[in-house]
Amino acid sequence: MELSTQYNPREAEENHYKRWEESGCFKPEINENADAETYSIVIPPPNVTGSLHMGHALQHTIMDVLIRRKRMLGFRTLFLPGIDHAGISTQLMVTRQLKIEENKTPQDIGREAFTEKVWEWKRKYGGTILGQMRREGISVDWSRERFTMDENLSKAVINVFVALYEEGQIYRGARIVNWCPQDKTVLSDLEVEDKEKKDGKLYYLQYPIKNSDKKLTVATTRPETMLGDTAVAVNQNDERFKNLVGEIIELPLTNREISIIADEYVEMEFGTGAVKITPAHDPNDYEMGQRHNLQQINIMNPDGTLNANAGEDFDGLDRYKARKLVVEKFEQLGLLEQIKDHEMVLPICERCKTVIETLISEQWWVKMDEMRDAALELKREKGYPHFTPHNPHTKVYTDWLENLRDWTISRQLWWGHQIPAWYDENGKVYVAKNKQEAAKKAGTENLTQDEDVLDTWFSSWLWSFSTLGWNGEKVQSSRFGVQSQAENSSTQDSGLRTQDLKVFHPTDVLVTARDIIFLWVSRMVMSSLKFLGERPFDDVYITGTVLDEKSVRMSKTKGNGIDPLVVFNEYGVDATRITLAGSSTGMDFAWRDEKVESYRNFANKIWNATRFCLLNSDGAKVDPATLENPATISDRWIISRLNKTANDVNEALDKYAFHVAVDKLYHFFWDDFCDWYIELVKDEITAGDTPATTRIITILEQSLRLLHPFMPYLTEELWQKLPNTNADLHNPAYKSADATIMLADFPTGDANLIDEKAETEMQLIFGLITNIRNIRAEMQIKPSDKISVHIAANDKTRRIFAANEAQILKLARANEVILGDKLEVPAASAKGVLTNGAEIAVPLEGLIDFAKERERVQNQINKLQEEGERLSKQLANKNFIDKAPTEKVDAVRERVTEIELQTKALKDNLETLR
RNA sequence: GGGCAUAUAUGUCAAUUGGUAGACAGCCUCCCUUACAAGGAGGAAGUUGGAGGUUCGAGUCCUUCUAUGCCCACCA
Repeated sequence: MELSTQYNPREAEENHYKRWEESGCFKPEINENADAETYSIVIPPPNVTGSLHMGHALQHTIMDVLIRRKRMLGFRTLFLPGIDHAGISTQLMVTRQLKIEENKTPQDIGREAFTEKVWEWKRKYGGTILGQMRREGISVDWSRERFTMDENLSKAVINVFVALYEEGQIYRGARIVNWCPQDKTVLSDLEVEDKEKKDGKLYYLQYPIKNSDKKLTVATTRPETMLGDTAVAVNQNDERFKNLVGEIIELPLTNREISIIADEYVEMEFGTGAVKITPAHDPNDYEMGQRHNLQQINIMNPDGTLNANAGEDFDGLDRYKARKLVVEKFEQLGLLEQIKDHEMVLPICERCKTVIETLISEQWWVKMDEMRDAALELKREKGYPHFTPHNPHTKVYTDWLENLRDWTISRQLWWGHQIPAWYDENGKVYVAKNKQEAAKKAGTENLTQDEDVLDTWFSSWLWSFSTLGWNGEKVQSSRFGVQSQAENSSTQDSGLRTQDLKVFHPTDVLVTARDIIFLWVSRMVMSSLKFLGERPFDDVYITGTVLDEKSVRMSKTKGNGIDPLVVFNEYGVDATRITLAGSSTGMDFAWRDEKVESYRNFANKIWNATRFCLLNSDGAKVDPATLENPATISDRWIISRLNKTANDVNEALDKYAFHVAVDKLYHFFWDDFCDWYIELVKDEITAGDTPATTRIITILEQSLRLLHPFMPYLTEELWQKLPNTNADLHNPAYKSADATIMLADFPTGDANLIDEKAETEMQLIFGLITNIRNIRAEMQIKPSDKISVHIAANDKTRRIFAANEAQILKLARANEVILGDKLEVPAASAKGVLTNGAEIAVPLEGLIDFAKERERVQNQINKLQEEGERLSKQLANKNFIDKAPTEKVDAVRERVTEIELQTKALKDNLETLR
């Protein structure tokens, strides 16, 4: 079979995904073993608005590596894909599109027409990201794909809402909230970001005191809110203002009088030490208002303009225009004391980046106390979920839970799950699964449904089980420790889906980025405990963030994002995947093209190693049995290395140490297999020695299996080309499936095939060859010039070298190896010494530059002596001998002996070079 | 204002429970040797951010300083 000399990723990528999918390899049902252990991951659903970014590629790769290995190990695996309706983002996108295309607002076309437009949008763009996921090669079960607004998932949302309401966990109430004037909706604390404003101003306004010509100056960053002031506060310990407490202020620009109150919240050092209090538009002022029973005056419309409460001059005016006008009027009145520069932090909407208003608004809330306690208890008592990396995520998670407050779940949007609450003519609320039931409760059909929808996360937090068929029809809320509802749920739903819940929940691991630990991870834990009485996942793997080349966070606004699709096209999906996995230590890491380039080269190396094996494969076939009976020391060595690598890879993946797994595979394949093993057995292979070719192809095939979770396309492409790769190589769970490396048994490393003796002996041979190559390079001996190699060594070493003479001759480019117990060579020889004291010499007959050779030998002596001195010093230290473990002391002694032997030999050599 | 993390070769990053620092890329020398020049062989390069401490032994543990980054928080 002829392969091109270069690997073409595109070809392999096009060849396999469809076949894998169509043959059912991605589905758990492919597993024929009824008793197989399960392993499941639900994908964090990307936003329907999004397109794939490097963070997705990283997370998806990690998940797919985990899933593919477990599948090959014979687990019944489920990797479930889906997308999120992403309420605010999506509504924002469609609103923008509507503006551009038809110059209309959502209100212009109405709720029904608008949501239909969003569905259209979803159908059109939702597919894009799914296509991108296919390109990544992730082995998700597309037959179980979910969308947060699917019928069954929506049922779950409604039923959960109703259940929590009936339990008194959900309530409606007016409180101070974050309000986005652009999106005209309330936002939870987690949907608000900070933005630094360096050119902020602090305005000093003078408030006249009644029956006095005195004025009290307050400092504010938001002068316009003074129109809603209902008090001025000072600190009770502030000598400057002590006697003003209780005085009345005539609030300028209004006809209102407000009083001066005392509150310890006021910091004397800041501003003037007197604070204007606007309970309806500032969270702190709100709290103070509660304490002092202050009036709340709402001066703001939902769109950020001021309302009639602000007074005639300001009614309908934009908040920034109002600010300007307030300042102007204060100036006219001679009450503007000064304006200072003031760096500050503004709260902005996470989605549209508009500056948030705080105002009082009636919203739906979920009490979090009980659910929070259950989540904390689960962590404390059972250790779930287990975070990797443990630091800092464990503490961040528990700290956040401990300070959790009630969750605002209503949103003034149209895109999402509409709140299942109806109002009668008197405004009395009825919460029910549908209008019919609400009508039953209300005793009237004359009901209007709440206009609002639920926070996107109110559906996402059910994701681990709503995707597996749970719809809450028979919701039975419970606390941690109570028997799982899943156990007896077979009657509530039909078919596979409920089965899925039983079989696959709790899932095994959640892989995600750290920015949604609060928004999503913690809430999933709480909802799963609440409604299933069990955890949603055992482990949480938090990936690092992919930064750009300059170690700066990628962002749309900065435009420094690296598009994974571009990288796929340039370097191939497999190279990208293994680069990401190899960089995944849990820390943030900078993207480097050089890195993916080197893994692109690695892919090419694998391709060419296979190409070499296939060029000489006549009559050979993949046959794992040949690994049981290695013939030569080099065979025993490579098989030992293979098994060690397999063992290390499994161990690393069990610990989510992806970079370790990649590193082991890379060096095993490139260094051990290609650079040494292929070279050692090359003659036999090219001579068509069938046992040798069978052996090398089998080792290659095992290597491809180990690499497969990281590089699925390349390994499948090559595996299919190997002779005799068939379903017999599959894990026993997949006996009747079509032959694919996806289902091959994943090597775990056989301890019986790990051969330390062979490894030590091969190290000796490699040391010899390297030493000779070093002499050749430094003495500038042409590659075409053959040399003779003299070796003085003990019996054992001589036997090893004698047994591998052919390989030594070839790899050292020598025409003879002369073994003895003493060197007998002319003075004009280049010399070296191996770690065990064996001496080598290469006669150079007049070619030698004595000065240069002396320098070379002296350098070696220097290095050894440096190390020797350090170690001798250690041995001279009585404390070291007494306190260090004996193995350690022995190891140092051994090394010192080695060094002495080597140094002595080198010094003797030096003598002969005079 | 609190909390956390990071600082290692020119660059990007590794280094299990403390045992004397590695990889990749780059750089230097040689080689188009019949798998691969996206390759092969050899080589140079680090007082592990600074200063103390614990220990026989510290990149690793403790204290402190410096720099950077992230998260949380209601400072007008």
